[in-house]
Amino acid sequence: MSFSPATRLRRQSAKTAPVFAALGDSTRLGLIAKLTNGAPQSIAALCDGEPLTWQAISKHLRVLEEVDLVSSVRHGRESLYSLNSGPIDLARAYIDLVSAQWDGRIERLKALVER
Amino acid sequence: MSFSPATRLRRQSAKTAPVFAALGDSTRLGLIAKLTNGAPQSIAALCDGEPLTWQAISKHLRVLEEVDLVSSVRHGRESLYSLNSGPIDLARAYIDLVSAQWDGRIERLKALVER
DNA sequence: CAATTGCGCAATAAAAAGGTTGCATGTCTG
DNA sequence: CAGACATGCAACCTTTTTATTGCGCAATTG
Repeated sequence: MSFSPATRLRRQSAKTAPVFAALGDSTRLGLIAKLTNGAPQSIAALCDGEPLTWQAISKHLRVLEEVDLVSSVRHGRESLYSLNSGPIDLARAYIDLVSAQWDGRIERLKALVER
Repeated sequence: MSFSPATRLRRQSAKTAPVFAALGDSTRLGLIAKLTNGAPQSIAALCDGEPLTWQAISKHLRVLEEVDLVSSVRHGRESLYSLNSGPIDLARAYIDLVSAQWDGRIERLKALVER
């Protein structure tokens, strides 16, 4: 079966909202930015420059991990965090759907008026 | 002057985080989905199907309006809400930057190891 | 092996988010 | 004009979020 874009949007909302919520904090976005630098990084490394305690940073990382935006691996005494692409693709797909709808809104408005 | 992608990401974080935060709620995502349908819609119309009071919906709309994801115009006794593309493009740009970094991470890792 | 480093976990505490109810007001409609 | 409708505004409550401090412990290091 096939669904209209609007319907697909609504069905995706529940899955995607938590990802957006995790992205909705400048500290966490900053952490993600750092994690794009390549190698997995420890909490201590990720704390560098942030005006927060490492515990706070650790909590933020756990928030990101809960929606699978990052993964952590224990390596000796440190936890190494790295970025996952899955949820990012999900968020991008949602935004693309909205944008696509946005781009078509003029035509739909015309169709609505002409009906 | 030109900046590295990672630097641009960090500079954009403060501006983009509030937009993601506004998107980080399934009710609000649902409202956005409805607003992609074309014509501007009243609060009453947007309440249709939602299991919340119109006051709650109104609050959600104000959250979206604060980050300019929607605009409202008074028309007689109703407030008509419509979608804005600006913040959506902003969010998309951020995600695209992260994705681009993600796609280049293998090369950067290699470069890091070879150094 | 003593000291340091890197973290996990728990207890608070303060602030923000999400919803509801109640009341007031301007706008249509019959 | 009376009544229904669509909202705005405010008070209030509950839950979640964000951040801190304090304690404990395994892994490293000199």
